Order: sequence, then C-alpha cells, then structure tokens
Amino acid sequence: MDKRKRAKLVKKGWKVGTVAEFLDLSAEESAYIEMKLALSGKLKERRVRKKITQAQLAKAIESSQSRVAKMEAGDPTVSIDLLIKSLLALGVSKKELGQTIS
Amino acid sequence: MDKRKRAKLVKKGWKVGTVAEFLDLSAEESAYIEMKLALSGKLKERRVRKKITQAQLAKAIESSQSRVAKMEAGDPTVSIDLLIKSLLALGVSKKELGQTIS
DNA sequence: TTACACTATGTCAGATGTGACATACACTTA
DNA sequence: TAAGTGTATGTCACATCTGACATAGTGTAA
Repeated sequence: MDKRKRAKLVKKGWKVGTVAEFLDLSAEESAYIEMKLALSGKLKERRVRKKITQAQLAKAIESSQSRVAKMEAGDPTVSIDLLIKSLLALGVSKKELGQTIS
Repeated sequence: MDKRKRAKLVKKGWKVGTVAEFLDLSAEESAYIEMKLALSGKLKERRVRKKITQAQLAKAIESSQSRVAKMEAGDPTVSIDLLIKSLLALGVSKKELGQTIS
C-alpha cells in the first residue's frame, strides 16, 4: 500500500482507534498527518465561523472550491504549505498556527 | 520581480531592516517567510548540535547534501513540508515545531 | 417530487518541489 | 603550496502539488 492511499485511510478512519499502528505508520508519519489534520480542522473552523462558503473562501485565497474541500478533508494531495498560506490569508496568526500544530 | 527572486532577496538581506516593506511583501507573505526561516534555523541548530554533516543528515532523511544546504539557507524552492518532515525525522516534537514557528 | 445551494470527489494540464549531480567556495592541516 | 573536508549554488529530469473543470452527493425548502 502506498503512502497516499494509507494517508487517505488514516483520515477516514481516524476516529476508529489505533489506525497509525494498524497501518504501521512511523512516529514521524503520524505526527505529520496529525499536524495536517489539525490545520485542516482549523481552516474549516475559521471558514464556518466567518459564515462563508467554500467557493467564497476559494476566491479569497485565489484557489478553487474543490481544493478548499480537499484542504478541509485532509486530502493527501494538499501540502502543509497551502494550508498555512490559506490560514494566514484568513487572518490566523503565527502564534495560533503554532498552537494548532502542537 | 517574481516571488521566488523576492524571497531570495529577503533571505539574504533579512538583517538589513525593513526589507518586507521595501519589497512590498504583504503581512501574510512576511509571516510565511518568517516561519520558513525559523524552521531553517531550527534545522541547522539541530544538525550542528548533533555534530553531523549536511551529507550525513541528507542520508538520514533520504535527501541530498545540496537540498539540506538549501533548506538551511531558507531557499525559496524548499517547502515547509520538507522542513517539517526533516525536523520530525531529527526527533523534534510537534510541540517544539509549534513553538518554533510562533 | 423538483429545484436550488453547498460540499465531495475524480481528472488533468501546467506549475512547483525534489533528489542528484557537477562544481564553486571556505577553511583547515600538512 | 596542495590536499582534504564540509558547505553553497546552479541545473535538470522526474515527482508532486495546483487550480480548474465536471459531476456526484447531500441537505433543505417549496
């Protein structure tokens, strides 16, 4: 099983329990995915709080609705770079980003 | 002037002063670059503390000496993703990463 | 039911990041 | 001086990420 598929499964089944161990993710891989999911969650939280749609957010950050959906879904094809840039564009501070990934 | 060149200049002239304003970087662009530079510094700090060479670190993270050099130099072609993965591989915790970027 | 608004998912061409390589540079030590 | 060790920088083929598009799914209101 390749890394992308594994990460996708991790996302979907995250709540089930010891997915990381089941899929034999290393500690670093787990930490990386957890960070991405934390940023994903923060993005959705911020967008919903602002009461704007994915399409509206997409326009604001010069992206597309589908990519926003993927960001919020923790899709393995989205980079942490993009998540961070998007959150910064939403007005999230470095400090809050730091707290989010911790 | 394109973004890559600008970022390169920011890196080199960072100490000079209000480079961000001079190059009319937005607040988000500045924050993003600051985060990258903070991670770069952390990487070098960790490597030096471990007393290993760039080539040795490169092997450990399955990269190359030149890319490690670029990471430590804050080169605009390196992603935050790679910096974070490298730091995690060096044993840095999510918590410490959070503190670093803040 | 239909129609509408929003979100999720698959695909793809073009943009960006990547490791590897060559080579230049800096600094020792002999 | 020369040789050795480590770091910096430019380039490139290949991999990955990107926005955009199409379309499927989901919920809600008439």
